[in-house]
Amino acid sequence: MDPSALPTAGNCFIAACKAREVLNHVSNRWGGLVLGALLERNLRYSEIRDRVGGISEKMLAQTLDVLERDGLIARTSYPVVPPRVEYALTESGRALAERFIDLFMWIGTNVETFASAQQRYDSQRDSA
Amino acid sequence: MDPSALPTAGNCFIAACKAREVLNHVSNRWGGLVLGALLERNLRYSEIRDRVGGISEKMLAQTLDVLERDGLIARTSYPVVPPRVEYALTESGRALAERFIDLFMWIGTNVETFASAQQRYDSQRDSA
DNA sequence: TCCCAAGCTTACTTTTTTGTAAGTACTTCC
DNA sequence: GGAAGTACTTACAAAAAAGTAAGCTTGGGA
Repeated sequence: MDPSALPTAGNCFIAACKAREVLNHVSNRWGGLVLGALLERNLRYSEIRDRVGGISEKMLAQTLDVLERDGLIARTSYPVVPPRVEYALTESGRALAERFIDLFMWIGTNVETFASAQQRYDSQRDSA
Repeated sequence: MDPSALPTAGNCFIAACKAREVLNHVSNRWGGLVLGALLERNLRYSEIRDRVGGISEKMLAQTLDVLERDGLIARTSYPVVPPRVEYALTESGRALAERFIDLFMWIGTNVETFASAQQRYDSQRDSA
């Protein structure tokens, strides 16, 4: 329960460690969403692109590369034309995807709280 | 369990919605770490800065502003000199901080998996 | 008077991320 | 031959994020 109890390489609060590196691969604009999209089932590149709103082909390809390198997803290419590639979560990837979906659900369920908090903050700032 | 079952504003997979906005405030380089740092107890600015390795004063101040605006943290300023300011998680903030610490712990505990996956990926790429 | 403390802010620079658009490969079909 | 399909890649540009360093505030103490 306390990240600082982990060895140096595993402590996300320390900048120069592998855990921080991996954290930054998933806890960013696209990483978590791509992982989350794959939780339901294996998907093709275009299917991921369509599910993750706003992601460009460039960012999707880049994100998939990074996630594959970390061992979070597995890429299967079929020898057919047109090209057919499938992406699947690995065990590690599934564990992280579950956590991200839980995070998305929590944020999504409480979105009104955020909206009203922002309004309160903005109006208080305006009057100061 | 399925984010697409949420109303539009609450579905993180849709780009133009409040949930995505809030997600991007926490699931980024510094947001989750700052939230996670505050889970143990209320902290002053300098204490957060010291716990979150690698964060600059500029990025810490900026991140705290964003998190406060979203209603995830509360700032208490004391009328003393030198200035004394404390930051605390709100209820929402705590719910998110718990999820981030869980994520950090998972990543930290399995850091060897990532390291070896990366080696495998890199050596396979070199031989291709 | 000067220095110190903590919590920022500000101006400018650098780095990173993201966007845009075109291109590639290769088979199949018209 | 051209068009279509899919999964990227590439080159360049723009935007965003982050870094760096100096500065400000104000009371208290030497």
